[in-house]
Amino acid sequence: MDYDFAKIERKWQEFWQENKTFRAEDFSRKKKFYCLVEFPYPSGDGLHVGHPRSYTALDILSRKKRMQGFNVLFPMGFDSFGLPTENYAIKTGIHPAKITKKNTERFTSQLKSLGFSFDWDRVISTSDPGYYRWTQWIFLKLYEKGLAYKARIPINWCLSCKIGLANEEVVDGACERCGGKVEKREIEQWMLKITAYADKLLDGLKDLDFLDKIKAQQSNWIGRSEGAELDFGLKNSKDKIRVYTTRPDTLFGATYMVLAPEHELVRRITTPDRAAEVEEYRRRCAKLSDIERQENKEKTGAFTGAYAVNPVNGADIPIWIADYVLTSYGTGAIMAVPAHDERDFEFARKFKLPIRCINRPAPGDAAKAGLSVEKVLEGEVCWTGDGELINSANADGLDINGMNIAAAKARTIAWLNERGIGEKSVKYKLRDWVFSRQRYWGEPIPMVHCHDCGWVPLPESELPLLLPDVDRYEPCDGGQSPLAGISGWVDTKCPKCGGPARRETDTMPNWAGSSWYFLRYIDPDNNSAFADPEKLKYWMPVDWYNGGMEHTTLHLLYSRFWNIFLHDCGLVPTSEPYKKRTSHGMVLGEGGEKMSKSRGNVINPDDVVRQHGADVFRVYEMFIGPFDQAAAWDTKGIAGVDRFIRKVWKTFTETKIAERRMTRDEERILHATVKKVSEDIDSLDLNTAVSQMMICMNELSKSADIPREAAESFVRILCPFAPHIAEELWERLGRPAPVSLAEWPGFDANLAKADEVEILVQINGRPRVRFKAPAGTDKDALVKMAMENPEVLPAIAGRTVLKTVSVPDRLVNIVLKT
RNA sequence: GCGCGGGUGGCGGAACUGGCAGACGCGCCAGACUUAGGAUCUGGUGGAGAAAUCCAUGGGGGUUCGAGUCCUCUCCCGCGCACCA
Repeated sequence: MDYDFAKIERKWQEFWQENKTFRAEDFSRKKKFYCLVEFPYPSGDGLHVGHPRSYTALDILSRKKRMQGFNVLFPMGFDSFGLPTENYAIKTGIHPAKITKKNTERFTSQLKSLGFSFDWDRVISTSDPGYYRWTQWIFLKLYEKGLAYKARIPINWCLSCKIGLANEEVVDGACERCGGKVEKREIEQWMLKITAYADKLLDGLKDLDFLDKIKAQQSNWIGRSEGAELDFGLKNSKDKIRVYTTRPDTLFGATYMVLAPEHELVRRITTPDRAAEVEEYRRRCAKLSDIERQENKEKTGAFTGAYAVNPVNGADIPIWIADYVLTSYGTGAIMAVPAHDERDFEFARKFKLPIRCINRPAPGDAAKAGLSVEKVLEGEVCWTGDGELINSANADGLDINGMNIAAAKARTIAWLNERGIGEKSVKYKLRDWVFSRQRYWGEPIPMVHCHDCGWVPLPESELPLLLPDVDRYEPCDGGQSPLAGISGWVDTKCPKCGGPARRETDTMPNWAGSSWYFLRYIDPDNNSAFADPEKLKYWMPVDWYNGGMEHTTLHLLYSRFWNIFLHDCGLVPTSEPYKKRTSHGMVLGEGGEKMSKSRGNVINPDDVVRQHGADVFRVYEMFIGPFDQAAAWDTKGIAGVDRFIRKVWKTFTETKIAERRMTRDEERILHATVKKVSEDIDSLDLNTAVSQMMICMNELSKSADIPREAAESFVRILCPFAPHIAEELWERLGRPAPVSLAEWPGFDANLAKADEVEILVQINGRPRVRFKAPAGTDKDALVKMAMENPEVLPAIAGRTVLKTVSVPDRLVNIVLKT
């Protein structure tokens, strides 16, 4: 009988929908399992073949958990605010909401055609007022707790998108989205104080089951460093300059100081004779874009003519300005220790500044780095490793000579503390989150500016603050959002005093909606809270979250921030939202290049489904390679999976299902397969799970009939991968539908093992002979069998056996004296 | 430069705590059946050799009875961060 996949797939998709097979039940007695995939942005291009890779993998996991008796929440939604839709609206004049609706419908039907076991009753869309009402509500909470503020700050301004970008959205000095030029502009922006959560975001990582590289990326991004802040007095002045250093132990080696060119004290301290050059240098730096500043790593700088006094030894040290010191980090000023810092060393060499070694490496350590201790002592090379402090004592009670870095640090900080010159200080690379976008298609920020009262939050009762209808979506030239042009919307009354006021016209970035969506799935229709606390308590945290590596620094950090914040407010039950996080590899075009319209190598999932069916598509995407690694699409490779699925169909529809017991061989292969597939799903090693099912199928298809037990087990483990064909075969086996909720087969590890194994005999590590032995034969017995083997006897005759090594079920190695 | 991953047949990739390298699939070769189809079935397929054997997991050293797997040095590729004091 022909395998009419189109008909079968439609039939079962309708069945699942009508019977709500995959509905997640709130407060079920079963153990819960919350399985989450990143929801897509409903772009006009439709589903990419990359989406189903992640969705299929976690669908398989969800389906297996369900069959194992878990109450599974596996939801889907749409991250529907965003720039591409808005740009399309600008081009065509069609309202973004209409475009979004159309795209969402297309995505929905594509997703349904792939047979994912989503609970379709929980679909959410971030641009839906019923949803963004709560995004706005959370913003008001953040404002209430002092974590949202407006500030005039230099931001990254994309000239082509006419939009402010978060630091995270600037890649290589260019706009992440359009690749356009980015420049600095000072604009009033709403900011979220994510830096207040830097430590919690860092500490929270410890106990999470995230891939190591994900943890590493998050913690690098937060960039915590411990050091000290301290004051350097100015020579001939009462002014002080505060520096930040991670190496207070090197204070005796500080031979000059550097301020960022933009540092506020520069003008004040520069001596008249140096003013022209300093001004010139400052001007040059201001002109450079971030990219240019990054490209040119050769050190530049200018001397201000002023001197600071090193607090530990009273030495006068010259003050320079240089663009290798950044205003945005630390205090914008550093003490330079050229002997023990690569950058300072390079700068000192170029400008002939003194290099004073105060840390002697152990000879071994120096040799390992290819350096000699003498050169370090003479200041001819830079030493950043640990060693023994030298030349580091003063008459004022500080003596760190002979100490290592850690001890010297602690002692120096204590000394600074005693004198009120400085103290321990912790810094982060993480910056506050720029939360304003000068755009239309985003959540309006629910704030009103009153002439008398300043910024006033909208009362909760006025949420959602709806986006008004407009005809044009272009940002205004002054950098203002299109909303600024609608006076009927902008002009309002102050919620506090009733006086005339203006609404905020910026909208939120598209990271806003995705920062809490996992909470809304739990209670998507709630009108009185973002989610019911009891339901949150039942479902949270997310047990397994999979998404792209590209979201590791942004989305993952932002959403953890919001969840930790909501937890601090007592609104969600767990501090961390995601227990486990994995990432999938990208699906590349044929030949390993990225899929793109311009390369013409885009594979449309609809075509694959039409040609091969959803089941083949799903299994192929799992078989393509290790889940976490990039994989290139291979049209020929689908043929192998297509053959496998057809073989399954043929075997089960044409071979007699026998009411007999399994043979020992059948029993062994079946238990081995159930074991391997069960374990592989739990670790998402889905390529090897598929391969095992192929092996099993090849075996089963050899016999004249298939015992019922084998057939039923096989169909059940196939179900998560190829659910449509599994349902159909299950029905044909006379079992009640759906197999999707049938019990997952168990296995007996002992039955999965062969009864008889082949033992390899090695002589001096060289393979010699093989013999059969019952599985589990003990070491000594194996050695005895090997030594008595007729082919081994002559090889060892008359020679001294030094040692025998015996590994049960594997091999015996006889080591002879040579 | 720093931090994570990786280098295994013609290709995608297997290989549990060290134990017969190359599972499974693609491709290729031969045969069967058909012969219009990316059809199906059977057998073969790392390299060299007639064979016994020998050589093979980026390269060099090492540990071990035994190394793709552990240690060490080194080369290449991908990703992330990058003048963060």
